[in-house]
Amino acid sequence: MASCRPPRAPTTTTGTLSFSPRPLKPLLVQIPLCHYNVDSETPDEAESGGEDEYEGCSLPCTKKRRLAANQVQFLEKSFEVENKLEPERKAQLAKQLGLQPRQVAIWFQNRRARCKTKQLEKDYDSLKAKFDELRADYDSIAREGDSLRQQLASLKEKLLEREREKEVTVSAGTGTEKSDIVDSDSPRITGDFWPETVNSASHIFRARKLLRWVLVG
DNA sequence: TTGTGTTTTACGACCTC
DNA sequence: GAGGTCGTAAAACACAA
Repeated sequence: MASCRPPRAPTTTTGTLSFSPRPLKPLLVQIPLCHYNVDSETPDEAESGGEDEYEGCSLPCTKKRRLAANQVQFLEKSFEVENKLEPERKAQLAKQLGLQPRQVAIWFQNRRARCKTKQLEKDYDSLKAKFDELRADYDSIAREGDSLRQQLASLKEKLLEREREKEVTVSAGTGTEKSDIVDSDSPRITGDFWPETVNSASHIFRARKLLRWVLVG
């Protein structure tokens, strides 16, 4: 099939012109890991044709080779058992799979990273769901607060009207003081009874009490 | 076929124990 | 110092146009 192409651009494996944001240490000319596989008959090679793919390649080959499905499956099972890799286990896996121990280590590193990303996505979804739920509750309470505020304003108006009427009647008759007229059980309406910015449960409770008092008498 | 987005492999830099 | 994470390059792959 394809012969080994030269690298598209200076890469981290070949050198100092890397686009890495951090300055790189002087690099050695490294033999990429794909060459480690060439001499060993891994399942990967058995499926893809092995060395044939690299015929005619005289440059250090930077071509990456995906692990075979059965290799990945084996590594996945091993990862499920334990996602960290002790040296003995690394060596054993490498031997069983016909890979370099470093390839196994890198596979585990990348697998942990993928696992972490997945977990973060899950956590995000769950937090977002909770947030949406709380916001819906908040909106509902805010709406109820608005409605109660409106009711309160109109009741306040009615109450004051009623008091004015009584005051007129009483002062025309017995001359009783205004303060004697108000029921001692009546909720006290003060200036900050229902501040515009507050939607607390206690205010809702007080509004309901006032409502009851006005309706029941 | 080709352009484009995603996944996988591999590495360097840095951190922690 | 060994082995971890993090960020990234680049190959491999998937897929629509």
